[in-house]
Amino acid sequence: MPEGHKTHFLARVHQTKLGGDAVDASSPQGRFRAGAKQLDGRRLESVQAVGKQLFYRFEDDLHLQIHLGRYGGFKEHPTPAPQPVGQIRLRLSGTTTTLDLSGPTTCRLVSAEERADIAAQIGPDPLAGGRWQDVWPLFQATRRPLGAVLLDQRIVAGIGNIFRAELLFELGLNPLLPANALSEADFRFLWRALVRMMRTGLKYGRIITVTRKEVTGPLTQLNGNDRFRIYGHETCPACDGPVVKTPVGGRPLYQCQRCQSHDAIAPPLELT
DNA sequence: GATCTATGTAGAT
DNA sequence: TCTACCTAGATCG
Repeated sequence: MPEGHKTHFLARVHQTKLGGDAVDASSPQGRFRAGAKQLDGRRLESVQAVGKQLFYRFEDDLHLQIHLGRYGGFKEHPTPAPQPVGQIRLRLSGTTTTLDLSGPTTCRLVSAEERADIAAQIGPDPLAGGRWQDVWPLFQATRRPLGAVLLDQRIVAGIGNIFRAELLFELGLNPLLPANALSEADFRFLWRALVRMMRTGLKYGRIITVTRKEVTGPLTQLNGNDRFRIYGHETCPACDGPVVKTPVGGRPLYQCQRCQSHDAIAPPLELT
C-alpha cells in the first residue's frame, strides 16, 4: 500500500530494527526460496529507499530489491515470531524483530550494478534531497498532462495516485494542463507543496493531507479516506460540488472540476 | 463463499 | 491502451 513516503518510512524502521543483525531468512510461501537461502545467516548492512523501490544490502555485497506494488506489505513481529499467516514471500528474522513480506510486485536479489541501474532510471526523490531544479527541465520538455507526468517515476520519484490527486487539488490545478505550460514560479510552488505533503506522510507513516483545522479529533485517528481531501471522496470539501473520477495517465484521478479548472496556481481554497 | 477493490508496473498489442 | 500479476480486507448474498 505504498507511495514514496511509505518506502522511506519502512527503510528507516527496518534499518533501525534489523540493521546490523545476522538474519534468518525463509520463504514460507516458497516463491523466494532460493533467494532466502542465499540471504540466510547474512548480516543486514543497510536499507535504502529510492522512490518506491526498497534496497536491502547484505554482507558480501548481496542486494535485495523489493517493490511492494499495489498490494505488497510488511508485517512486523517480535522475534521469535509466531507461525506465518497468509502468503509470506519472505520472512526476515533479526535479533528482536521479524518482518513478513507479502504480495510484492518485485522481490529478488540483484547485483550492485543492477541496483545502480535501477536507481539511475528513477527521477529525483523529494524525500531524498531531490532538487526542483533537476525536475523543472523535464516538465518543460513535455506537453503530456500534469496528471500523467506526476505519476512518471522517471521524472519524479515516489508520487502515487493519492499524492497526485491531493497535490493537484490543493493547488487548484487542472490535471490536463500540459506540463510545459506551468510557469517556473508555479512549478517551484508545486514542488514545495509536494515536499511538505510527502514529509508529513513520512512522519506519520501514512498519507495525511487534511490539517487539524479541517477535522475533529487527532489526525492519527483518522480512518480511510478521511485522511485525504479529495482522493476517494464524492464531494469537494471546498465547494461541496461533485468529485469526478476519470482516468488520467492510466489511473483513476479524483478531481473537483469546479475547483480544479485553473492553468495556474489559484489562491488557497477555503477548506472546511 | 463469492465478488469487488486497492496507494503499481511491465510487457504485449 | 490493454492485460497480467501480486494479496488481503471489505462487502454482498
